[in-house]
Amino acid sequence: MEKKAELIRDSIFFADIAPDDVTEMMGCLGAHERSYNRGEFILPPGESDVPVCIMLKGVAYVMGEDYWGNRCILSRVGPGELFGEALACARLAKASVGVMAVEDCTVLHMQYAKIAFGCPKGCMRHRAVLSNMLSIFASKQISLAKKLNFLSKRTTQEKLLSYLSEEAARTGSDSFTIPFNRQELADFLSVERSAMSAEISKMRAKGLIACTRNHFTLLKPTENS
Amino acid sequence: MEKKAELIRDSIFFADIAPDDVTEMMGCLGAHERSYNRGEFILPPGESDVPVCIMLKGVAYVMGEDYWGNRCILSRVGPGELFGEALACARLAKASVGVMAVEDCTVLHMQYAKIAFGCPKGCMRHRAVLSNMLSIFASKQISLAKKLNFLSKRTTQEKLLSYLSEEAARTGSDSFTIPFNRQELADFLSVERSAMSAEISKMRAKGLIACTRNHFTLLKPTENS
DNA sequence: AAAAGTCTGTTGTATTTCCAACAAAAGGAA
DNA sequence: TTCCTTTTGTTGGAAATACAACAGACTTTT
Repeated sequence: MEKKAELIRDSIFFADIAPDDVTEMMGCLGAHERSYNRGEFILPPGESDVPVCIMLKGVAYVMGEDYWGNRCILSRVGPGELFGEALACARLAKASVGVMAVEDCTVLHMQYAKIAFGCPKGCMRHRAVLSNMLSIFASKQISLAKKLNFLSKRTTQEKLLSYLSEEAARTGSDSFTIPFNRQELADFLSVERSAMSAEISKMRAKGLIACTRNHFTLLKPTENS
Repeated sequence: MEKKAELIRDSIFFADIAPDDVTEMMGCLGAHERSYNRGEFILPPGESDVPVCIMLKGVAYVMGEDYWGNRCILSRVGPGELFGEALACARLAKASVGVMAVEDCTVLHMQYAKIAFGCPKGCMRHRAVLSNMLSIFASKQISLAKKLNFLSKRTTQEKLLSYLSEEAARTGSDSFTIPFNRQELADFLSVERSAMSAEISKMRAKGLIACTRNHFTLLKPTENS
């Protein structure tokens, strides 16, 4: 499959590594492909010795399960994305988190130990992979912290403002287009869609923001209290 | 200062490294101490080339600042803890996050580049540090994901239940003591203390949980719908 | 152009949370 | 013990949110 090889080469995990070297490293990292049917656990909860994975085909959800058996979706994993790193690395006795295929999936497995400790010669490629893994961890941590910041706000309006503010900072402009429609934005901020819509209207009326569909503009409150 | 040396040696960042080796590595990692007065920024927002830091004395807050200048506390850093790794590693153009001393602080600075790419001989100590750093990232990511899971619940009761459930899983028992008093728990879950107290009473009345002060027991709903 | 479907905004009601104020309970110190 | 402080539980009114139902705007398809 040509697409899979491309996905692997282009994944952030193998950034700064020549395509030929990537192929060569597969054995060195204990890499192998596996397929999963829809609904099957790719990483069942509570397992030890979890592999580090790159999704090659399909979509999966990272799911948590609580004491009463209620499940919830923690995040979504799409093609090209790395997952399982944290579980593999932290080696928790019992992680109540699993990864379940929501479509038929193909996954590249790699052994964490071989990533972290492999290649005793300390070759440059291994060092690049480690460095890439650190970057991936860092950016995931930052986006989690940002989302936490939004969700820790009490009111819908505060959640919206902090999200929009962050988006403005990220794009470097007071005027920007967000990658969500209303329903998705509401899900992302863990609020009710219609209530959020109403809140957006209020903010517009107050002169805090301007918006049409997915395009928002932040307004400094100069003309208004 | 003997305490500082101990803190450094015992920090997770230097786990599995002999105390003498730690001392020897200081130069290799570009390490140096700096002191900060209360209220001063240890890591000002929006800087590039951020150092990786270990707090040696004092307490600091990781703070975010939004478009309108509203500040908020993202997390707390105490003695022995690592901070700045994510910022150093991700090299964001403009991170709207800074770290501010809330007491007089002493901080050990280290250069990220020397941690990630240093020591061309690929010595074991460097590899141990990298591995430790991955572990720290992983456990931070997992605890952030868990908190996100709590906060994404809509009602106070659901937030409580998911937190208590997680705590039961972590301790491996249905009966456990939490490390928060009511006010701290409320802050952690981003809800109002008195409302949460009332909610705990309701859950107790419904037979979902039993609790006295900080000690909680989860009850399977066998006797009750 | 008409029809069907999706997305967005509005509104009213029921529920929940927030807030403030107070009461009860649990330590700590004199 | 008594007094004082801290923590926790309770309550009622104000505010915010969830929920459902619907109308208008925009897209896509036929």
